[in-house]
Amino acid sequence: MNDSFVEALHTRGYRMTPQRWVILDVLQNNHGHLTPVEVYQRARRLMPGLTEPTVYRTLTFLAEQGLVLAGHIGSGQLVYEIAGHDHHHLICRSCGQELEIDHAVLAELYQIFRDRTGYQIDRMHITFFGLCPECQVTDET
Amino acid sequence: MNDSFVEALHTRGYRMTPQRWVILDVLQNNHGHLTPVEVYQRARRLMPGLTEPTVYRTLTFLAEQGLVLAGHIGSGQLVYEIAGHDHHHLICRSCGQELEIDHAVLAELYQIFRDRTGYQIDRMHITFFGLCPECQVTDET
DNA sequence: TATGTTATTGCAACTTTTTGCAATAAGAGG
DNA sequence: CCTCTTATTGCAAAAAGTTGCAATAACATA
Repeated sequence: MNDSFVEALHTRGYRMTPQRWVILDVLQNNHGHLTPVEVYQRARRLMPGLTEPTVYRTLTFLAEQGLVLAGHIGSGQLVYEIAGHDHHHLICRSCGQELEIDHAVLAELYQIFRDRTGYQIDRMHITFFGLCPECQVTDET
Repeated sequence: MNDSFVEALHTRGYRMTPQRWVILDVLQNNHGHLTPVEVYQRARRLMPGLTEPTVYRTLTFLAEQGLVLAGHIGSGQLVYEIAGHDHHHLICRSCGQELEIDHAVLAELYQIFRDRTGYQIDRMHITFFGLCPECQVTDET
């Protein structure tokens, strides 16, 4: 399973390493997204010698290669998850509840961008912030 | 000029302080967005005693209050700008070139979110990452 | 299977950002 | 104008994230 990871790297001249395996493993065995610190803590249990700089660099690298997705959950912190289905997030600013939005919903928007500006949007998934139905009633921020 | 800031805070039970004035002033006298460190450096010239924690807390606070906009420019770093016209950003992943997108383009999308999920999107402006026309030709990342 | 190239890691130091708490001061009310 | 409440700041320490560089190890090639 997942020779595809090795292949994806090799065809671009990069190498597979135990560190990368462990980090990919952590992300695969997790639903939802993890912060770098969370990845570090979990990966470290599987590989005690692992260091923070390696985790940060690996996550950035894997995101560039498209093997993992980087995203924002507010407050400037990046979170990561294994790249699988294309989706985006809708997060309630008040209660924190999250919803996945299938990429198809944004496809049309991306086409508009393309037509108007020539920009081709890709890769990083987007997080939208707002108020969920419940919090719209409760919270009047 | 800008008693509106004072009023916006007072009506919600918050206070205007010299620190907040200075930070708002820095953001107003700048085109485009600034990182917290940039805000700190500039604001400090106007108010030498100002400290980093205050800058970070003030920026977060002002963004929550809607007086400034927080946004991402990739790499997990938050940047800030004074809240004026509603817009979003389109950034080229390759050359870094930026484009403003008027909010009207996203209004329809927001309505779709509203219809499908009940979520009301608001506040934080969105940054989309992609490749600009030139880099689509040059760069094959 | 051994060898050479160079991508990748770990270490150490540094920058950026966050947090708890006591001291301060904004501004409402008398 | 003074007083009181409490929002806000500064300080100190910690946590999170980054960078330069020498040592290591993946893996292509022979």
